[in-house]
Amino acid sequence: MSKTDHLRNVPIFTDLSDSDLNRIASKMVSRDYEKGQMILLEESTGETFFIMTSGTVKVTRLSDDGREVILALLGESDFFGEMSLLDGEGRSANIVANEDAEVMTLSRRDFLECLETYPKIAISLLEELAVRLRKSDQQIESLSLSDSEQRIGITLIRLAEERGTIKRGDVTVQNLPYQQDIANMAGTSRETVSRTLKLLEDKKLVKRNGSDITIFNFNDFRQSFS
Amino acid sequence: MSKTDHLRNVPIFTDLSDSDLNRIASKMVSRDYEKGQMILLEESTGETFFIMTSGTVKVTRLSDDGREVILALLGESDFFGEMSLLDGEGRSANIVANEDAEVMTLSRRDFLECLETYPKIAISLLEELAVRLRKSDQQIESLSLSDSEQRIGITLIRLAEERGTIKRGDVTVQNLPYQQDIANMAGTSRETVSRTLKLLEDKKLVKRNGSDITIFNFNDFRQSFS
DNA sequence: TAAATATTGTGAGATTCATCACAAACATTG
DNA sequence: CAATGTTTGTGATGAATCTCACAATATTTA
Repeated sequence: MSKTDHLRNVPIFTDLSDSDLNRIASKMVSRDYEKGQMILLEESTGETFFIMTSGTVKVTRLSDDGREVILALLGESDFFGEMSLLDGEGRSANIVANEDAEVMTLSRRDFLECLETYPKIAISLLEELAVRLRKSDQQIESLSLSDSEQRIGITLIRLAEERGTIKRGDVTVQNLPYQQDIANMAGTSRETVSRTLKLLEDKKLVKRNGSDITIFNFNDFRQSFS
Repeated sequence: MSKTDHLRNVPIFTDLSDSDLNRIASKMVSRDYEKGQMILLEESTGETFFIMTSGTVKVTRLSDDGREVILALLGESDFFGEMSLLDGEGRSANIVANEDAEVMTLSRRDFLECLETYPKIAISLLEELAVRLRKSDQQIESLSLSDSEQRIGITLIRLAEERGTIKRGDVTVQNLPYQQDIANMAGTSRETVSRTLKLLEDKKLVKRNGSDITIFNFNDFRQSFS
């Protein structure tokens, strides 16, 4: 797939014409990362905008003693790095390749020029940030008010919505993240994830099969955990 | 103070000329709210953009059983309502007047027209949302990793940064919110806030005086709770 | 395939905190 | 200034869940 084709799949660029897409694509540079490699380090100032073309990365924050919170998992056509380009602050998060990943990059200057030249991109980006902020608010609520079972349920829903496949009302997520990563997304411990997944299975709400999980009656499931 | 003067103080409008400000101000309508009054209700679709001219409001989410999470306290020159104008989703939060409050409003149509007409507003708004997203991420981290003392400390820091006055390295916040509200900001219980404030005072990190609180050596304080 | 490594499962004890139940202090109002 | 309502303080208790320790699987590597 060409750079231009990749761009077309990115929500904030969908409104643009082919020639505009080509112009932007010509300024982008591809980069590859191996599993586990750090793509962006907390505290460094942001100079680059990234669009993913393949693989997955995780967006994390680390505490002094090394515990990690996963803020998001990103995959093909997701983007990152725009935050510190926008507000000039240092990075607020680390980005690590979760599996081998390929990205396209745009320099700070070219990115900001894009925003000025194509107001539609700015508005699409506003929408995207609004969506993210909304998700963050939901997560803050859930961390504040819910017990660990709820939080893990909500985390499964997030995963299902991003990477699940539907079949007769059931949603299957293949290649569920490690329990430690789920714990870091849900703000709980690895052991609690293990016990809770078993519990959900006992309740016949989900079925596990190796590293895959199927959520039965996804709409009901979502309902009961919202 | 005239509407135009108010607008000038709002970060996203600072780049505009006086005549542009006047044009926008002429489309805005003032509204007053009494303490405790609901300004925006969750689930309703957003049709209005709000800029505060006086008073304070709290942005909250409520669980079914009535427990509340405070996502933000807003004061003069802060704005809200833009989220659902941007992504078209229903409101994600409730807004309640915390004390008598005065706002200016702009209709959905006029707001979106502003964004198209003045790309600078869109870019400023992007910066603002980036800042908020960063704060949300910090809060998610703190809810995930910190114990209640830390979370309450961090909440005090947020309050101090927004409404505190500095004097020789110490920061005083007058009119601290009720302990119940602090609890709802920090994701803990009212009783724990009471006990923890006492603890911080015993440790000589803060001094309380009625509804005021002084944080000694604010920079050290912030350091030790980040 | 055996060995080594990584991931998951599970019991038991320790710990943090929410909750309940009042008492005390403070503020508001007739 | 009673008296009524609000907010804060504090002990006791129990539930949720983190942590530690190790066993059981699964996966990768030699």
